[in-house]
Amino acid sequence: MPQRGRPRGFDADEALERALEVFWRQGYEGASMSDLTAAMGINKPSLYAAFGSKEELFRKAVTRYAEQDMEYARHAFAQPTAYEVVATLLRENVLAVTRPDRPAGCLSIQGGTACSSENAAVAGFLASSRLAGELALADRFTRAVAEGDLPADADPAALARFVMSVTEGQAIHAAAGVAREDLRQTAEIALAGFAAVSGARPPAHVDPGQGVS
Amino acid sequence: MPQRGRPRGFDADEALERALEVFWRQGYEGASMSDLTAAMGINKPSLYAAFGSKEELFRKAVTRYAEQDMEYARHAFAQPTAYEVVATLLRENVLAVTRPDRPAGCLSIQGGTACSSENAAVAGFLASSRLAGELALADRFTRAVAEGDLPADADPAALARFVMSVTEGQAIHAAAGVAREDLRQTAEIALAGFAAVSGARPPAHVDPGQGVS
DNA sequence: TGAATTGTGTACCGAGCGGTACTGATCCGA
DNA sequence: TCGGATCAGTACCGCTCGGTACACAATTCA
Repeated sequence: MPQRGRPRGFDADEALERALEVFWRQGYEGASMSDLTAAMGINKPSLYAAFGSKEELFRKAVTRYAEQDMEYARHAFAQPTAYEVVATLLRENVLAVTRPDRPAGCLSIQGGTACSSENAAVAGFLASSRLAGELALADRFTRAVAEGDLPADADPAALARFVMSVTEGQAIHAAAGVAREDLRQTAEIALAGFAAVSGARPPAHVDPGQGVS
Repeated sequence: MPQRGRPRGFDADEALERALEVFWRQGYEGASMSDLTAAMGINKPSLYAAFGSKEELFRKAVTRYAEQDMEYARHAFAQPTAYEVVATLLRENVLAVTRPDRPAGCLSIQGGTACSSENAAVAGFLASSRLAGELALADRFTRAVAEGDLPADADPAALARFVMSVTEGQAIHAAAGVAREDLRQTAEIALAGFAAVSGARPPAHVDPGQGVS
């Protein structure tokens, strides 16, 4: 389909990226349209024409975030054993929430855990997308049980909830300014705890992680 | 000091309690003055006379919250061993973030992890008060090391960071609607993991907790 | 070249924001 | 009973919010 009419004077993808960062830093309600248009380098009518509304822009930003900034989760799920899934998830999460070129923390939490009643849908949207990730992890653990990689009496949902709770706590810590090295320690503690409680076995040929406790 | 002038027509303590719940449910920026005055049952000038400003009201609400809703933390710190400190902290935290008569989650997170730049002080205030709690827990663990209750090579700060990360993750889960029973499972996993990693020993005479994993 | 189409920029909309001036009402002490 | 002090309620302040109307610029197709 050849384009008709005046061509767009900005890169929509790049503008969305700028909006993502504003939402990440300031949350949904804390990010005003002025903040957004200033960061995106466009005027309001262009924003509305390209993205629909503030809420639609936010949802598109979250979708983009899930695709590019949560990629590590898919990478983690693809590991061969439950131990390595969790190790990858926790360690990569530390990197993701403390990337020097990005806002601290995690958009799906910074975006807004609590909202005014008229924006309750936004908080609900974020909460359910987090829980969807947790369900995926539980499914991965179920598979690990079936493969004999986790004991038969392991509770996949409870283990997934534990791991996700840790990552969420880490994200909050990162947003509060806690350093990457400190979060790394926490991740190793959580990983060792996970292994001890779940019965997941680390791969034998791998260095068992720096000494923590 | 005998009162002079017209007496206040409302209970300031009860009004603060109502405000606390609004902030808890909607966050600092999501709670408008209209929301607050409506819930408190007073008019705006009364609110400003009694509490100063929206931000001062919020800080007073957080102080009240720390005193009455985080009381369980002081109770936990008073336990005789590191294991019991963590057990109490994690278990009571589950109850605190899922009390049926209160908003779900934790005010110090729901209040606002991200804010507009003009309200950045609010998010910073919440973050530093959370970290202060973590420091107190680390101090408690340091004492446990000195008492021989934790191994000499245990890292109090890292262990405290782990435990607080779990409680924060639990609070976020609760705010997302996860049930108390589910969070209880997670707390037991975290506790068992903590014990395994830190070398903290549960009291011998106590039932070692319901079977988890 | 001109009609149709689409994006840009300005200027504006009603509504709600946090915060306050001011008028009365209600208490105390004298 | 009256003066000083404090609180309650209305009505308003300037400002910003999310969102849009409209004139104009830039492009394609006929």
